[in-house]
Amino acid sequence: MPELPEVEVTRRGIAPQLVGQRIDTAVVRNKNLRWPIPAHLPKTVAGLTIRDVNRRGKYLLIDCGLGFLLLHLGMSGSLRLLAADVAAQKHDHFDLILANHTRLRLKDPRRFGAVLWLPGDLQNALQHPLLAHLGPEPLTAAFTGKALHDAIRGRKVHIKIALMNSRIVVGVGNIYASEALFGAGIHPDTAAGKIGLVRCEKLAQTIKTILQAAIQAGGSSLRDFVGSDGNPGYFQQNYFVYGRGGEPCRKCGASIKQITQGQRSSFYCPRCQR
DNA sequence: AAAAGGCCCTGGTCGC
DNA sequence: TGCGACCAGGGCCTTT
Repeated sequence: MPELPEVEVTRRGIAPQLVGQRIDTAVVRNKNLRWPIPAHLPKTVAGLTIRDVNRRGKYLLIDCGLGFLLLHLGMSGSLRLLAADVAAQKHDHFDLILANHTRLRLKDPRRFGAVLWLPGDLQNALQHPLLAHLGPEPLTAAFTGKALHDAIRGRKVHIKIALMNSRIVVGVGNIYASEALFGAGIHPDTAAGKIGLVRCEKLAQTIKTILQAAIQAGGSSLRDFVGSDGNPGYFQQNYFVYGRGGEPCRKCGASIKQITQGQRSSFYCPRCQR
């Protein structure tokens, strides 16, 4: 699954090749992603020059001067830069055609991703409904234990669920939520509001460390993520708990437990996490 | 307001 | 070999 690290790795991969390039047009082969790709998009982007490639949470924002091309990879999306003559394959739903005879191609088998146009400057774009209510970026100074503590004050929701709530903090998906809670020694079904400031500090720090490490590693898991250079953008990480139900804890040897929270799998060590 | 559940979608896996 | 059931999961939406 593209989680924040994969999106950031993708951003870093494509940005140097995109910035400064002029857009010829765009090709929409299948507009039926999470939301329809706007019909006006090919004409809207034609002739614009890419200024920058930004990221907000798991959204990529390609700065085209007059507006932003918003891309989301959903859970199976990947972006690649290709020569103009590379034939589209199944699930290659969208191409951004550059004047230098290359194209940015979105492949997304499950079509949970998105391609939208956000007009105006960055201030404007960030007011879009999809972005306006997002919580802090975990890798910035804005995300602190105190900020996390404040955000979950009084909440009875399980902390695992809370970590995956983008209004509380962006970019923490199912894998890293489990991993971070293991790192912080917190049981995933702890009521979020019951976690004290000290443990929140530890949790926030753990999230930063884990995400940063995953970015360094070049992304993380999942079989259908492909990096911008066409090579697998991940390598099998040695997760502490994720996907390891029934296997021994790497720290204490206890059997890793798997439970369902919010219709999603959570993994934890019953001895290390309280 | 918060919490819980539904839903979108395809590919891989498993049991029969 | 074929086929149906089931699972994975981001995140918005609806219901409670």
